Amino acid sequence: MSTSKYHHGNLYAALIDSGLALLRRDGIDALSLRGVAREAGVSPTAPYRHFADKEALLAAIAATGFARLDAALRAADETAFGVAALRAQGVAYVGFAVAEPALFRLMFGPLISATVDTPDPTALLDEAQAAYATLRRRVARLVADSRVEIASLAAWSMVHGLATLLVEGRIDASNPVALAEAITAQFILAANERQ
Amino acid sequence: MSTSKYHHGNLYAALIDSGLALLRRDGIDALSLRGVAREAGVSPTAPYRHFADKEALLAAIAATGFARLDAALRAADETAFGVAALRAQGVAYVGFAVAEPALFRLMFGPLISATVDTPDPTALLDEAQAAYATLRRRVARLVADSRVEIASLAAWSMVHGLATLLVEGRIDASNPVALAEAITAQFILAANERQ
DNA sequence: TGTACATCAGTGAACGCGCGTTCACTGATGTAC
DNA sequence: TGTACATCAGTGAACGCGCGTTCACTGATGTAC
Repeated sequence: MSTSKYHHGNLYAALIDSGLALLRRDGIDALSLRGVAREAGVSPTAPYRHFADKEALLAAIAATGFARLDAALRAADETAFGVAALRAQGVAYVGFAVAEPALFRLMFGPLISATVDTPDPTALLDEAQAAYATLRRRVARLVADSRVEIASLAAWSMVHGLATLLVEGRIDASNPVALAEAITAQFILAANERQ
Repeated sequence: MSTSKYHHGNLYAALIDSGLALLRRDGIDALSLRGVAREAGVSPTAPYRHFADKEALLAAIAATGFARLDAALRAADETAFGVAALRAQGVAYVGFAVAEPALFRLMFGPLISATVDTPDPTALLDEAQAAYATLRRRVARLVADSRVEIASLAAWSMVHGLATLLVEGRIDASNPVALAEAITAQFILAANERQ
């Protein structure tokens, strides 16, 4: 809690927090490097002490988002058993997207995908992959080994599609969570229909 | 086929075609009003003779995309019967997205969603709603009336999620169409599991 | 068939904007002795 | 314990960029008589 201007102390974390606040308040179009610096009360070039460039800053913000998403999935998973736990994860996924639409857009939008071939490709992907792993772990307890990957991708696709359509305003739902519950009921795990 | 510079003749259509070409070649970030004019070989302000502003131009391009998507869904639907026709539509949906990733992004991205409260809100929405109606019509033949809406939204969510994840590079598939076929098999229409 | 003129669809210069990034700098911190 | 100095984390002016949009304009078209 120093009052000096120089040596902010934890500007790295403060910039990420400012980015999250900016996303919440003004949406993804407002998420510029200069804007984040402004929000943090710091000069436009200060972020360069902590991030190589704009992309690295956005990637760090997105990584935080993925960590939160993973936490939400884990918490949801513990509220139920078996298939119900999977559905709870799905509902939590949609709930996260609706609660933080701009952050969700950042996480899955083109601003971040380019990050794949960055000098440090693990930073973002670790968090994102952890969230997927949480979903996959649940599916693995419900389905034969050979079908885990497809079933996981299918479950992810369904909730991600619903989340995206809600966030982009293509589906207008008064109660998104109830809709998520109804829609995940349309998902079948085992191919126990002729196959 | 006049050679005069003035009075292009069908600049309206030419601008839309240029927009589609630009999307294909350079992606969605290159889709500026100036860029589209440049691509059409016309001055940066010429589009204003045909479109109120940038948003109206992009909306017209997206509307073309929705018309093409609808055509693809209709064609796919005719290749099979019953549930197989629904799955064919789903595979076609994903195929469209993968074939025209930038156009797909435009159609479902934030650049267009703002168009909802435009002076002429029907132009874009008509095409988009027609595509959804094509899906819904198939579902209506497979499911009780009371479940049509939810089942349609669920089917749409699943293929839209898969399409989005593929287009944004979050799922890396060597054969996206085969993946779409495998994933749509995880969709259950009637709630014939306890409910 | 020929002319006058209104209309229409283009041009091109100019504007202000916020952006990402560079550069040389300066004030604060902390370590060696 | 006190001082010298290297290091580090900030500043702020400046750059070039492409953008959307405005404005007054001009060349081509087509219609009235």
